[in-house]
Amino acid sequence: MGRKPCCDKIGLKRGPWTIEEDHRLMNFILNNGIHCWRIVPKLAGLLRCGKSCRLRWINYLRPDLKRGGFTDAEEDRIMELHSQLGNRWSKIASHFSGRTDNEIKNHWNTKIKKKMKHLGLDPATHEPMNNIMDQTDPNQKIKPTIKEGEKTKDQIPKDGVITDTTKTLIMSDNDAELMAKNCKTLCAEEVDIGSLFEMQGNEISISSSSFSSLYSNISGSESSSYLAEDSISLEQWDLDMTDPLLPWDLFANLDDTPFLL
DNA sequence: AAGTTACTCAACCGCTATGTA
DNA sequence: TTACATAGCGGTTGAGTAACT
Repeated sequence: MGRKPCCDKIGLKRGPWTIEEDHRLMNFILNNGIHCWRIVPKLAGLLRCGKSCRLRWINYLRPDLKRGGFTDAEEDRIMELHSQLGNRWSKIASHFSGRTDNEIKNHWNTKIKKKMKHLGLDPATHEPMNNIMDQTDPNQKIKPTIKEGEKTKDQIPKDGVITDTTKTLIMSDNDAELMAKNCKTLCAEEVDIGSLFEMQGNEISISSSSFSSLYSNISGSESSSYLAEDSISLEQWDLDMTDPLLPWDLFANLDDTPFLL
């Protein structure tokens, strides 16, 4: 009756993910899609449980993640949605493209809560507070925020291989957007992720022809709007690529994978 | 320079909802 | 209908790091 247990935890690795594990998981998912998280680590050659893989993918590896700091507009939207939905982070996250529930939850707990208290609002009720103790707390320290734009491109290694250091560096909003599109190409062939990027000054580009063919491979439809250009700038990605999340049905044509259940 | 404190966020835990045999 | 597996969600923790003393 029922199903097999999800996973026994004996011998499974825990803690921070290594770059190699990230590559293994990302390559596997982008090549095969996901039909059952339980067997993903087994087939991807990872000593992790499916739950851990799922979390890593959703919160970190998923190619459509936006990354970077939240804008004021995003913070305002979070506050608005929180006042309506409460701590239903996944519901709130569904209103944002490229943001995870975990990311929004963390941001809420570390930044927005304080911001609201400074404004004299109770984060729980969104009502004005009578006892605004935090507003005048002399011990409160506000950590300066480093903006994404202040990170320099020359910190990205010439060989293009994503290391632990560069992983965060390329994750400004625009860069992450580009990475999202780049990573889709992994569906067609197993390649080193870093080799996908072509750095030109402060612009990253990818061959549109390779993108188009690979995109159509994934989605089953032509992305003709990309065919006219030799390269696509970050700005073009922003304008042209409006699909918020990479839907799993993009992998529908890969359904004949050996682990289809 | 070294120790301490504060902060961030990735990852885990435990629970619930949903699906399946 | 029941029992159980699985996916997903929200709360919490703790390692790493930056800022401060």
